[in-house]
Amino acid sequence: MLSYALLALLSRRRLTGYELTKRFYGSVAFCWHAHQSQIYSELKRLEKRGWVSSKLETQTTRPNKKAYILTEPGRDALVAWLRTPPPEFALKDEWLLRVWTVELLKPDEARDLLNACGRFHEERLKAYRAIVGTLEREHGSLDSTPYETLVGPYLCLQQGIWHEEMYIRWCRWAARRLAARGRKRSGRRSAAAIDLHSVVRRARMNGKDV
Amino acid sequence: MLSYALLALLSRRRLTGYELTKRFYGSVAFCWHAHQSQIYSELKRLEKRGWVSSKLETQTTRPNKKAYILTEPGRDALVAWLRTPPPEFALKDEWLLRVWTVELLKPDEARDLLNACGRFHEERLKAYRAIVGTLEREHGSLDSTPYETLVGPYLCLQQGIWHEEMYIRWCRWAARRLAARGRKRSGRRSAAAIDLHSVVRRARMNGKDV
DNA sequence: TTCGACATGTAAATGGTTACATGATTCA
DNA sequence: TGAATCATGTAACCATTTACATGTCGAA
Repeated sequence: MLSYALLALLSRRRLTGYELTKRFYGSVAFCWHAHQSQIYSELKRLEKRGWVSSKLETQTTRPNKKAYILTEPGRDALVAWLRTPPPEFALKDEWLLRVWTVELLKPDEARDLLNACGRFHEERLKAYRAIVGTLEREHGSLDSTPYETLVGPYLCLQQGIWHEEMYIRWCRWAARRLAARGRKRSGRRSAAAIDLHSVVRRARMNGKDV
Repeated sequence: MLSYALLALLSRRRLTGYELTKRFYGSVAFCWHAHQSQIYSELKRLEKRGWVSSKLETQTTRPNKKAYILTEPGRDALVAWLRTPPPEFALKDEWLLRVWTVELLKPDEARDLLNACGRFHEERLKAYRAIVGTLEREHGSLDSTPYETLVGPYLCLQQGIWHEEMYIRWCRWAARRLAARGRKRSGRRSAAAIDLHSVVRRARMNGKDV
């Protein structure tokens, strides 16, 4: 999958592994995360497959570098991939996974978890907004003048912003809900552990296509 | 990571691998995805570490089964994990990654991509809502009476719903934006490829902490 | 009699993470 | 003088995916 993220970056311009890595973290990484070491090895694989080609540039004052460009087969592969919708959706969110079991924490620990989660997403929101801000200052409002080469990143940026805004709202809402539960809890305990799966199964049988 | 999702499920009740797998897909999988085969091998690893223990139940009319329970060290490990915030956030969204390069598609293909994405998230929204609906029908409004053992899943479910609602809105918005761009495009082309990374770097230098 | 649910796995391959290695240059 | 930037990688390990394997029972 990472390969397509790299092809996407290379579809814009010729890049060395180093430049590509930097760009990656400032843009596509918001859609698809990867580590630096993986980028280099992935580039080699792509070159073997003939999807990119490289040219070594010897430098005297700096370490030598390899500039990669997208080949025609590479571009074809990228477009073919774009045309096939993802086979499934593998959501993985460590914050959410923790919240799923939040009942095992003491009330104040639970609150800390949600606050930390909120702060994390506020940081991300700030990052997204800073990028959009700089883009708009330099190219005018992207809202009114959609630049050819920036539509994709711009749309994704907007998704990121909406996502973070929603996430922050959710963290606050969840923290309030937990606090309310903390206040009510004394004395009352639900009779038995509720069987979430049986609920899901019944929902499915009700024709709700769970 | 999957290990903690399994521990979380086992913290609620004793389960066989088969039951656990089914439950997994109806609940925690919305926070952390995994395949069936991984669940079985992960269970074995957990047992080796002493975080779960199993008891074989021989059956005559059905295949034998192994029931797993959470051990004390297992519960400790789970709670310890809950208390440590995730080290980083590795977002991976194949739909978004495609949209990032949407400019390589023809306008109608781009529209199809966003529509497919929207439909996908509508399906997920339906699934979330069906679960919440059944839960509320059986246990009363979760909004007003927060059940001890269901807080976590309920909060996550709500996040899922907000997420899908936001995503659907975004798909529609993005499709409209692309359509507008399609209409304007004739004749005008942005002068040069815009260097997203340099924008990010400048944003960072402006003290925006990108 | 065929299909789906029950019930458990293995094996190979790929993808991804963590940690390490090197060494010059530029700027504060 | 020390930290950050430039520039490339390797190796070992762990997590995850894909594909396959096996066999019974009950319901339509």
